[in-house]
Parts: sequence; structure tokens; C-alpha cells
Amino acid sequence: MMELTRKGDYAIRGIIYLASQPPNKISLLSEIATAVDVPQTFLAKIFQQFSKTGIVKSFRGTGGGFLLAGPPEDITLLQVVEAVEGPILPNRCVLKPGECERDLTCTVHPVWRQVQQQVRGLLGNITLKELTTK
Amino acid sequence: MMELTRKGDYAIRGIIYLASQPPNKISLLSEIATAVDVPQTFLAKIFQQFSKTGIVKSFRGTGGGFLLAGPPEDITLLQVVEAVEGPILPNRCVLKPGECERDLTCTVHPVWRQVQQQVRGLLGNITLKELTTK
DNA sequence: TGGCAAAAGACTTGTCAAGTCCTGTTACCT
DNA sequence: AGGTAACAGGACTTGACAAGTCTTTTGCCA
Ligand code: SF4
Ligand code: SF4
Repeated sequence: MMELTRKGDYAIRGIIYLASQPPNKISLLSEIATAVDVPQTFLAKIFQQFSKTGIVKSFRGTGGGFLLAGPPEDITLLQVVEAVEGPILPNRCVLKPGECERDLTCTVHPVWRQVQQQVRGLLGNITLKELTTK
Repeated sequence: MMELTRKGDYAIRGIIYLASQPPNKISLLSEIATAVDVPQTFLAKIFQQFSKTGIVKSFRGTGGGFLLAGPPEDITLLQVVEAVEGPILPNRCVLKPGECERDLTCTVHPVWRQVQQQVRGLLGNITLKELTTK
């Protein structure tokens, strides 16, 4: 259980590639896809999501491509994962009260909250900087 | 992401009901299903899995039903979840080396191991005893 | 041996993951 | 202005898996 999807994994691979490029060097989608071994059309979808959430910048036309929106040490793994996979929810009752009618009395409910916090804390402390191979 | 399935949630509900019964009191499937509000036929499948992994005992025929295999303080939430949902794997590369050909050089790989350990540790420290409403 | 209760297996329905493909939109370049 | 280089967006496909249901079999007890 709790498996990351391919999309999530590909997303991380792709953005790490960006992070390990020289600053301000624009990378082509085709270049990234080849480098991290992901189908280009699929990676396109992923980077569109990145672009919409604002963690990468995109440029069209000749000389276009992708660029990290900020310095690698400011972008966390949590941001990357949540950008493409949505919020981390070990159980649906964690999202908002009322999702499960038992949540008021349920003794397990707090456990999932705790799991969520732990995982978010962990991923939130890892930046792209730390993930680029040196 | 990382969502528990209905099956997992139902499983927990069901076994907590068992754990909160008086020791050695055999419970009928129909009784459990009604109490925790889960379709009986579906719960049947879940308890079959419990039975196979040995965390509950089952008896057929008249006077039959289900019984916790051990004292509630000896069964952890981790055991329950893994019994029906399979092992906790934040990413497929955590299972065994070779699942992803990048795992030797990948800088993210250790992160998922860490997530797995954290979650397992957390769930493994919670017993059914602590989850029964007092 | 009849009936009670769990076990097992086949089947259904819908959703979602993992892509592909095609068409649009924007920006540069001559 | 026209052509080409790139990303953006939408529709579509395929297969797996979640969430059940239904039916039959197996075991147990009185
Ligand atoms: S039963 Fe408890 S753990 Fe399960 S969804 Fe409801 S509140 Fe959450
Ligand atoms: S790329 Fe890294 S994190 Fe992703 S599956 Fe492979 S080893 Fe694991």
C-alpha cells in the first residue's frame, strides 16, 4: 500500500534533472525525457502541472523550454510530490471532517493524522539541492 | 496520495470490534458487519484474509464465528493493515533491489526507505488494545 | 443427516493509472 | 508576414485494480 505512481516518480526524476543543470540554463522537454528515461508525451503532462503550480517556468517557441522557478534549495520534495499527486492523505477522513461519519468517535482517526504529519514533515525537509548528484 | 483503501479501513473497523468484545466471545460475521457498518459479503473476504494470516481464528458451523487469535495488546495496527493491504511500499524500488535499474545511483531511493520505516514504526507501535473505546 | 456458518471462486461495475495522439497557441527568426 | 520551434490542452485507449455481489462448496454440531 501507499505506493507512489509512475507519474510521481517521473516528476521527481524530471525536476531533479532541471535542478542539476546550471542556473538559468533552459532545458528542452525532449532533452529531459531522454535523460531521465520517461516517455516524452507523458512527461509533457507532468511539466504542464509543474508549470501551473508555479514550481517551474516554461517558455514557448524557438529557444523555449523549462527552467526551475526558484533555487533548488528552496523547493522541497513535498512540493514536487503534492504538485502532481495531490495532497498526502493516508485516509480520506484526514482531508476534512465529515468525510466519514465516524470520525468524531473513531480511535483510528488520529493515527492517520499522525502518519500524514510525519510523512509531510519528512518530505518537506528534503530540498532538490540535496537530491542533485554531486 | 498514499490512500488506504476501503478494504483496509473496513478491516480495521472489524478487528477493533472483535478486540473490544469480552475475551473468548465468538462473534458472528453478520453481527460484526452490522456493528461496524460494512457490507457483510465484503467483510467476509477481509476476514478470510485475516484467518489465513492467522491474526483471527475462525469456526464453522453452528456456534461458529470469529475470535481474535491473541490478546489485543499483542496485535498491532501494522499487522492488520499489512494483512489486507500488503506491505507498506512508498515506492516500488523499496521492495527489492533491481525493481528500478536506477536504484543504485538514485538519490531519492533512500528517502522512500526512510518514509517506509517511519510509517511502519508508527503503526507498529499501536496495538488494538489502545484502539478499543474505553 | 439437516441446517448453520465460514471458505472459495466466478462475476460485475466503475474508476483510475499510464500512456498516445491530435490540434491549438505562442514566440522567435528571417 | 510566414514558417518553424516549442509548450498547452483536449480527447482517446488500454489494462489493472477497487469495491462489491452471487453462487457453490466445505466443515461442524446437534
Ligand atoms: S472509520 Fe475512522 S479511520 Fe476510518 S475513515 Fe472513518 S474516521 Fe477515518
Ligand atoms: S528512480 Fe529512484 S526513487 Fe524512483 S523508483 Fe527508481 S530508484 Fe526508486
